[in-house]
Amino acid sequence: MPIKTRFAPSPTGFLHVGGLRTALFSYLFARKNGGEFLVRIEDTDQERFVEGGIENILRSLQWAGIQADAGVWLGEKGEVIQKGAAGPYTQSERLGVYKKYVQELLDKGNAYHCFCSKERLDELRSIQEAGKQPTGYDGLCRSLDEKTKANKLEGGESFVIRMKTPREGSTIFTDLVRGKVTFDNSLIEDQVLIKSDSFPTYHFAVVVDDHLMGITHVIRGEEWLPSTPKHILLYQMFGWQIPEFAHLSLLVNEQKQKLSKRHGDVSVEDFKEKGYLAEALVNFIAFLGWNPGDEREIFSLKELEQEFSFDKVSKAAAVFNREKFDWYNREYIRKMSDEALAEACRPYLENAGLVQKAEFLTHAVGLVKDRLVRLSDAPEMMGFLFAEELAYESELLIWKKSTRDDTAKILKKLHVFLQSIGENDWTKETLEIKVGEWIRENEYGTGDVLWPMRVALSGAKNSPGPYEMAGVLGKTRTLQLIQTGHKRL
RNA sequence: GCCCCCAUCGUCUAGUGGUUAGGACAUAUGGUUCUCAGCCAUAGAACACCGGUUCGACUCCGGUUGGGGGUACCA
Repeated sequence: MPIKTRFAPSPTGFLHVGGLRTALFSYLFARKNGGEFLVRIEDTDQERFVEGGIENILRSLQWAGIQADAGVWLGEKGEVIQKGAAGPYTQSERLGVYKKYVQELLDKGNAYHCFCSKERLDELRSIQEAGKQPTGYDGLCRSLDEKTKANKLEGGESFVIRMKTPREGSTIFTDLVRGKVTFDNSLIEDQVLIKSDSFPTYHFAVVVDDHLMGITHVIRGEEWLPSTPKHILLYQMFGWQIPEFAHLSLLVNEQKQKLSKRHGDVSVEDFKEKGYLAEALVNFIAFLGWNPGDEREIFSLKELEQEFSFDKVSKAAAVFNREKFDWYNREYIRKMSDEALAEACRPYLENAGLVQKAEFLTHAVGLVKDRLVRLSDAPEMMGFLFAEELAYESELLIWKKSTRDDTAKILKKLHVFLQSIGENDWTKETLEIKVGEWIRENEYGTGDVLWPMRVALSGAKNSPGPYEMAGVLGKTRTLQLIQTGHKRL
């Protein structure tokens, strides 16, 4: 049987980096094994539905390069479309399917109507907790006689449908990342299958859909581990083949707490906006719980597709470490061509009101490429290259070992000397040679010349080298800035 | 409370009975001296604890502690 995996998010907000990792591992496992990967939307909770949530999730997946073979995805114009033989792939469009299958369970005696009120359930729980007993539904409505049931139904009483779980024995399965896991059946409660609004619960819909869609490997977050026995019981009631399960450890923050929206910066979209590259995010996130077994750390999505395997997936929760992520981002930024990086930075620069021609932008980006961590740092890092006038204190021009008078003199002489250099020689390399010679001939201190030159050109104490900046800035602009610097003294 | 999962440097991890416990990020120091970054070099930094099995445990077993998840008509 060909391998088939899926990613099944709920449209209750934005795609979380943890969710992206789950999607990625599902996708990688399918690709590695020549299988199929599909995306299904689990929107069975009408109350938690967020407008635009589906689009956002799909956009994030697309940005990360995770392509589905079937299911729900984004069309050319960003509209939500569905493709595949086992559709629809949105659970709210499959209500008839769940109705049919829950009837089968009802007929077989594996499920029953329950009329218990919220109040009774709450009370039951507090009694159980107070008595240090395991919590869970006590099965009161299991034994309802047909007549009472018919009366209640006729009277329009609100009800749910629950599965009838066995009271003895245990449910055991072998998880692909965790190994053998055992649950005592007596602790598995009679889970609600169909809610009173006639929508299925996650537990029911996921089993029906995974079976109908031919999912062979259920890959999901660790939070689902405790409910897996319920799902297995359901497969058994239907007489369906039980899929393989792989429960991925959670992603936690630096305080070892579950990553959450409250702590900020967890949605994929946030990271994208902050100027992180998709390749860097994918690479970083893949290594949170997976590694190739050797010392390589840079992997493209394609390479991951070739090497991914569950026996290299670790069981422990992983901290989403920003420093390491920054390092990955820097690595990927440096691998980009100046042209591509310039285009990637352009939106951030334009947003800051810094608009420039492509050619100049490419040169400018080349200047700061090695120091750029995020694309969003571009405006601050290169702003001085585009500014009309540089705002800095005149004291900044004076090197720590120099004086105001000497600096003024040197700047003036430098201006004169630079004028003598032809436009054709105005490159970083030639400037370095010529100015270097000039410094030695006149017996100036290197810092006495280069420091004020740097400040005059950048207006800042931290910046790229003066020769590089002069090369990018061009002769006219460079002379102008040095003159301005001189005047300030 | 009850159930389940997890446990190697600060962080991500390698390691599957015998290793000087390896790498990367981060940190510190030095070098590259006009600054910062970068780059190069060097350093410090870990097997949670207690029992057991064994000639020998980071590795296997049990317990303790700690952390996480679940315990909904949410997913």
